[in-house]
Amino acid sequence: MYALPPVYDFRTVEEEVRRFWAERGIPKKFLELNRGGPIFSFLEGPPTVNGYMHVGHVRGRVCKDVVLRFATMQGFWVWRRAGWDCQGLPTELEVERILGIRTKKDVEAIGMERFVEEANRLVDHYIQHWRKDSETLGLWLDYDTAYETRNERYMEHIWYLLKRAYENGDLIVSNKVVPFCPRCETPLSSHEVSLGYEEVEDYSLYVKFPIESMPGTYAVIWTTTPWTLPANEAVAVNPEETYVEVATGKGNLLIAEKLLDRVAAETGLGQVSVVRRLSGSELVGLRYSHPLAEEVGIHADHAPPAHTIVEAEFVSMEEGTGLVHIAPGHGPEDFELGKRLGLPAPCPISTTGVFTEEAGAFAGKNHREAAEDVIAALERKGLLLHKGKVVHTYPLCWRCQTPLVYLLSRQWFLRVDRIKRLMLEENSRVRWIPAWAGSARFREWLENAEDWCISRTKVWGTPLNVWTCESCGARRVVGSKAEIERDAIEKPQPLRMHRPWIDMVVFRCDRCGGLMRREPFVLDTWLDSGVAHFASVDYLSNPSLFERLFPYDFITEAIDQTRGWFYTLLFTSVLLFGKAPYKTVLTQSHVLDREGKKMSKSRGNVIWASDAFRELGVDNVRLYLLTKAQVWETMNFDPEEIRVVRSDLNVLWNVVSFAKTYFDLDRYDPEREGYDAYERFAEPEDRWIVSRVNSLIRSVTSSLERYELTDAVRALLRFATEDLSRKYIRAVRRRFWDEKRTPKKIAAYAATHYVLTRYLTVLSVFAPHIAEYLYQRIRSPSMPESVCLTRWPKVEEHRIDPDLEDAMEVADDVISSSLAARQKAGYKLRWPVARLIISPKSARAKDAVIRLLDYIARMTNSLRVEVLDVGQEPREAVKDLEPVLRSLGPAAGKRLNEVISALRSLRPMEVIESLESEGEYVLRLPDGTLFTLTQEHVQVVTRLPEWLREHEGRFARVYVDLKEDESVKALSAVNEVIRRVQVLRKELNLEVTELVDCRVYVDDSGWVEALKTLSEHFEEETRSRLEILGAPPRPEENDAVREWEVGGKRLVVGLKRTVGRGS
RNA sequence: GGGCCCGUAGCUCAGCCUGGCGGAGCGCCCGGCUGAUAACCGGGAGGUCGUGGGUUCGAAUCCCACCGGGCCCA
Repeated sequence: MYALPPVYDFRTVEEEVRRFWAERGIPKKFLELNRGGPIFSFLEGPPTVNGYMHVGHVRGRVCKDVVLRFATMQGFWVWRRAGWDCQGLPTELEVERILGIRTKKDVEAIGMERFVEEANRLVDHYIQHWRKDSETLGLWLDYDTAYETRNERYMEHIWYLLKRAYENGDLIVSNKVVPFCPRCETPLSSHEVSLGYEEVEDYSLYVKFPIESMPGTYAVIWTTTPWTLPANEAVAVNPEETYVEVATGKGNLLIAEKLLDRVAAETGLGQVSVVRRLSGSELVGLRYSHPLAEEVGIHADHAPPAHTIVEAEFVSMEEGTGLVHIAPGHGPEDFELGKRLGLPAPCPISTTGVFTEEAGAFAGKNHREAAEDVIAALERKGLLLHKGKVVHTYPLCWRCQTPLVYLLSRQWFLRVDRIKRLMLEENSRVRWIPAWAGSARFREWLENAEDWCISRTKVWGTPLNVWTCESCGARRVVGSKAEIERDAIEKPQPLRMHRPWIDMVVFRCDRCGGLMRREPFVLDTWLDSGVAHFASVDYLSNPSLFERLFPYDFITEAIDQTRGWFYTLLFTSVLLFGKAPYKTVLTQSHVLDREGKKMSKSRGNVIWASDAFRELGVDNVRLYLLTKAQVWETMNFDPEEIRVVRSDLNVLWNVVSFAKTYFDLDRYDPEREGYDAYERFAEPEDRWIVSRVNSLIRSVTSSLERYELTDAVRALLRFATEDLSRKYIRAVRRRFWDEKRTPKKIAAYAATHYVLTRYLTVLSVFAPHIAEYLYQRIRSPSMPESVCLTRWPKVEEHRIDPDLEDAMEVADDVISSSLAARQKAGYKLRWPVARLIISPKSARAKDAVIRLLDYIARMTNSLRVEVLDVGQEPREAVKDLEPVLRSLGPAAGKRLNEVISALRSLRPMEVIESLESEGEYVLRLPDGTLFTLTQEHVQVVTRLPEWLREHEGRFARVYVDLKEDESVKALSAVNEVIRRVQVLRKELNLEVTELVDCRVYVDDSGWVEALKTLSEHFEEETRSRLEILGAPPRPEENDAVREWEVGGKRLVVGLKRTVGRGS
């Protein structure tokens, strides 16, 4: 038979449960549940498989698991195909590390074939780890049919999408300023750029731009990148700010007022005098002569708005002069501004960082070296106001430390303007949790969305499916691999869709007969995962499956996917189907380390999932991640705090262990002795816990339906510790101990079994391992073989009794108060009190107390319970008066002491009654004078006799009567002996049911009498035959003998096993 | 600079939507229990509800401004 180990050890539990699941094939059966029933469709956000799973990932995967288990148990056929995001920069970088590649040329040398092969191998490796960790976690997705973004069939869906987009005019080629490493000759993604910021020293240049209409006046700009000046096309000001024209020895200068002092100090202008103040908008439109007009010929052709002052709200007063040099070919912001204003956007620097012919006098030189020439030219013309140095952060190539250069280049985009409105509309129909993630955050992102740049200059990715004719520029967007097989005039054998093979495919141009070659880009990986809604189910072959799943009921990822997956899914879905691809989105926030710092490999503070599972326990980690904070709030992961949930689970463990022990002892049969059959024997606490568990199921169900996972788990754990363990088990313990198989005892078993089966079912959604383990211990043959295969429990409304639940709350309050009153008097719980007096504070409280009178008596160890009327005091309470010196003192003056003693000599009730009816009472003092006492001079207090202790609770005031009559004394004495016998039994490791002989010696005749009178009670409690001795029992005649000093009495107890009795 | 989130006991968090006695767990202190025992139970101390203003009979809660932390965007 199963026996429960004494403490909850997650290692053995989880190992055993995993083995059980594997042997019985439970996960497979679970995935098959409800096939053919109503569908709940989930779309897995594919983890990027370029590293291992850490606890941050675990949080998201636990959310997925909880929702999917819940849906399954509710009877849905759940669609939950796993998926893996296989391509992308991080993988490419790791391949480069493995192969020792540093530049683009190295890739060519080693061969792209080799490169891609290595990438595939890496992806295989990580997928294997992710699957293993996910399974250990208990996240049962359909891994066998998992979608992978590197699969050709998957990539064909992207091609299909882009072909459609191209036909509709949504796929366009356009220019964009991107960061380049001139040494590696490659553009860098924003992610790569953020890797490489460093503090560097650069020139700090102040340059004068002569204003044409105001000879002798100059706009002053500040720059640290002189190599961008040849491409200058405008100077921007902030229209809201104030500018000044100041007269200096170097001409009249235009500078922002707020920055004047700083600029004057840095450039050594000395004294300056303000000629006039102008608003930024007044400057707009002024033409200037390009400071390098003579050196850079192209500027001769540039007409306004080129070479004028323009306005831009991004001009800040934080640094520089408040006038910003604009080079549309070298800055993303500049380019956007230029596009809006219609500025030319020359980019006279090549991808190797060398000035081109367009740069005129500077052509042929590296842009950094040519900077000196630029400075020299400005100096010669008197346009350099100041040349200094500055240390600032600037992006370097993370590979080779070369400073980056921003260059205009040709990229492919998906247009957003046509679908933006529909995306916003569709978004408003999506249910976001929490709501602000969608209504505020995501909406804001959508409103500001710009065309999506999807082209990347990389190797390991989905290739862009656009072929361009070398001769006439005609384009062909290919929709499938089959199209290549059919139409290409050159293609490798076998044909593979990845680079480099795809680059070998050539078409003949329909229009001119020329050769069409592929645009050499791969695609942004966000497009890979962003088509999962239809690519993951192979829409192209199986549209009917797609129709059944789409739009998906549920997705969940971290909040950073607002601009990532949440966006790209919506984008492609609206583009293709005009509809949001998901109905409900649960957003999570990030998991940080104990101190609230981001987990990162370089900091060394990452907690890997597999380590956490092994060292902290899967269920513990799951519950911890769910309970500590709402999932959409960031949480700090502190392994120390795990013990809180572990201790909660241990309490549950003890409950089941306790129940299991007695179920086995009595061969309890839940099939025949269920709660239905025994409800009529149930005590109030049984009905209460049954009501409570139904209320719990109702609230957990509702929380889960609202995706408030944290609330659900908190309520669940609270029930186990508060309701089930602290209240219920404590209340029924004595019934469980009953030797006889009474209906009342079986009713308690039935209630416990009823509660546990339901509770464990609900728990299995959150902590499947321990739930399964405990479920197996109390499972009866007609129950499903695994807790994971059970149905979500139905709330049995007729068993919810809100009045009883309320009444129990009152009873608990009374019990606590009585314990507190005992404590004040140092009166132990094992000593019964003669009388418990309850003065309820309300009629409801009174009803409650009366309803649960017997329960209260049992739990407080009271021989009798008296319930008073609302607000009534016990008859032993005596009213008295206390002088209030603060008011009485000033009124009585010197006579104070006499007034007080006069007051004391009176019957308090007489004075109180007079004060109540007359509002005053006249005192006659010894010297014959009178003193008029009013209500504010005295305070009415209640005095209790010594033996009556009170405590005020929320619902009632409670008094315990500590007068020890004979029966109380006797019971107290016997209970003291019983307790010590139990200690001895335990030391002898006796079975709970084993009978013993018990020899007791005590040198107090009162105790001896008590033992004789209560011998039956004693024998029942201790499972023994009592023998009272006139002398201490001798060790040689007993299995154990112990001596105590109890309340001044000498007590010696001996125990002897009874051979052949008990078992 | 803009958007969003957070700020409540030493720590971790409820309460806020819908205004009405400021809460829980952990930790700490004191005590109890001993047939769930590597458990369990009771009591206690501990608060400028980030700050300031407003609305209101009444504000942790609603409104405004500010401060601090975080995420995203620029």
